[in-house]
Amino acid sequence: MSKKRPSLDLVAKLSGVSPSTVSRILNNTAKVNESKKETVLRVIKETGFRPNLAARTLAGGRAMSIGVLTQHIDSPFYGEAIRGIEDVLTSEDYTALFASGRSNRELELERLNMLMERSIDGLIVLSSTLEDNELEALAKDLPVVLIGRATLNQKLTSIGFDNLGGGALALGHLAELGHEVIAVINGQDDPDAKLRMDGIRTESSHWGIELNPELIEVGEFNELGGYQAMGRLLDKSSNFSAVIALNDQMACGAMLALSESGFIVPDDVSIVGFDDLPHSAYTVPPLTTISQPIKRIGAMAASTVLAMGAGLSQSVDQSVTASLVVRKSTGFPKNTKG
Amino acid sequence: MSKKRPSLDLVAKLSGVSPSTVSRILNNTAKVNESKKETVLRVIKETGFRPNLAARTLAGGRAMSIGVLTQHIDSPFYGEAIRGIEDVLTSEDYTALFASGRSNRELELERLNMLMERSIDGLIVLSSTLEDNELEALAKDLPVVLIGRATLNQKLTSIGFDNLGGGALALGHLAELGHEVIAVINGQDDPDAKLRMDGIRTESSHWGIELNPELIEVGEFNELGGYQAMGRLLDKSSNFSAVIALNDQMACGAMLALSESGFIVPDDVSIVGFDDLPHSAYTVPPLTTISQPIKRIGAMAASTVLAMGAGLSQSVDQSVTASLVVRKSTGFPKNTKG
DNA sequence: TTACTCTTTGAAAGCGATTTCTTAATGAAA
DNA sequence: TTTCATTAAGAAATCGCTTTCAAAGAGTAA
Repeated sequence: MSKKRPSLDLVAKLSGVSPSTVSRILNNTAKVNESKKETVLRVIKETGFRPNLAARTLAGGRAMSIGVLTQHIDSPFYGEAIRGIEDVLTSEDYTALFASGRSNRELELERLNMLMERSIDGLIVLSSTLEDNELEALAKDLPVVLIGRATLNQKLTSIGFDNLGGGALALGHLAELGHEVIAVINGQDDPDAKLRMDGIRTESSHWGIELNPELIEVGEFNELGGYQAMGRLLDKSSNFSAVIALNDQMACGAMLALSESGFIVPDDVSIVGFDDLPHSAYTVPPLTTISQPIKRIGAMAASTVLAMGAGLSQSVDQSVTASLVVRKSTGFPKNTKG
Repeated sequence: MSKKRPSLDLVAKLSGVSPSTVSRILNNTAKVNESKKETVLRVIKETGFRPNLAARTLAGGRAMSIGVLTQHIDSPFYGEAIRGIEDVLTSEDYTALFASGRSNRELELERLNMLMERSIDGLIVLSSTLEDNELEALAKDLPVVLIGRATLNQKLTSIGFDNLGGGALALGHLAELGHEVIAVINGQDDPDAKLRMDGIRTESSHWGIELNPELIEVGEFNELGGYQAMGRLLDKSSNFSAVIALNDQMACGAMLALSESGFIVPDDVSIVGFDDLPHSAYTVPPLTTISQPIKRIGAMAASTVLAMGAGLSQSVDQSVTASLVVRKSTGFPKNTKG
């Protein structure tokens, strides 16, 4: 039989001090005599004592956990962010509690409830169906940090991508190569996507390139979405020499569609994606893409919630710059037009 | 300010019964008068009461959480399994607590400790550096289910893949197409991989095909590993007409290496992978692969831990059959030998 | 020396459930 | 009618920690 784990009371007894003192040492919540402190720490080590989390939580202490609300825990995109979050939290002895909403509002609320029930000390939200005012209400009760959600709400803290800059980078790259007719595969109704489009538009007007609305197709943010969108694009025209897909997964799908229709990437058409997923370096051909340091964003988010919890930081929005990763899916246009 | 959440005591008071009675109703732990039960349930609904998890845990009840120990929470391979686990647990009002060991024994033990600290009611292990006897010790204290870990230990419950059958399927498919010289990209030192190899070997002897040890390369279980292994393979010989990669990620890397060396898949060489990752349907060309119903395995694992926790199930190993998914990366060999 | 502040420490009261132990009530058996 | 077994429900102890409150001791100023 597994012998019961040592309790704080036991440690107190063995050290010849009161439980309060042990607690104070554990939480650094008051000054205690140095020699007692040493004794207690030694006893803790000897007994292998680790505070019971349920008790600690119940008594009003910290639960040492941060909720992470996401769409899909295995999302290739947020996967890196999740690692960043984990790294920081783990190193501070916190634990991430993941909950997936599956793009389903009902379920998401349910999961959120679950997190609250677990008395989380903070919340990180990676894209969600929740609205700003709902999040704002949450933020009154505990530190909340949003990732990758463009928000104008001043009361919410968010760590954002540089979508605008990323969009500009993508278009700029193609323009530099000499592309003039550029198609875009957009994601449907996503604030980040909207900003990426804005960046693309702004940059295109700098280059005097006109974006034909006919050549902007919308699809779901995954391989199938990109595949289908590219199919529709090809049905309409094959006049474009390059396409920007608003994320790497869509870009992959698009490349497959292109290849099936007999087009060679990048000889016939160039393609650039967004996100720089780990996998994107190994597509055939390797994908040129806009890289967002998403892992670092995750880490920043985690540090920020923790800091907010400690009262060290107020909601200060931060964002992180995008960079262009040139691989093999982009090249010069085949026939310089006209 | 957020008003305090209603407590069990409050519910008791409002319903005119004792806390004990409310608890009994909540946990179905004893018979109570039907009319009181109704009243209490009504009050619970009215007040929106939900039991405080910390208190419940501390008092010795269930923590309503199942630990999931994995290498990388965002693993493309286990992602699907994780979904299966989540589905089942959520529907039973349980929550999955994920912990990543990062292939690092030290860290993994630490994370395991964290899980135990949270008084989990059960544990699902998705591949780990822990040894059988360590897991066995754990299994004495709480329900433990292993996924995708070939174990001979009778005291451990595991839900396994049909690696043997999968290996046979892969080789059989290539043999049927007429391939006679087949290379293999193996993962390093993995029990599952070993079984897959066994399956491949057995099947190859059925077909009278001899596997040249020279044409078996080992690499890490990811795109880079596959890329490099294929590179080494090509350095030695280009005599093979097909290659089996022991997972899809390696297959992807291999396809890139092939393409970079000017070989066309499947015209010049056929390739088959393992796992059927969501992404594998969108590689160029789409990958022929051995599909393991990994999501279902996750679901089975979850049901099993829960059942074990309820004393309904004893350690019964289960496994699930593999199937061949034929896509575009395999075809007839170019030059029938001889 | 006396009085008063400041600091360190212990005692004890929760936190919100579960569960054991009693007690009261109900019904059956004698 | 009396007694005993059986149930339903309440009282109270408990889980292991945090935190308030009070007390004791140390240090300082008058």
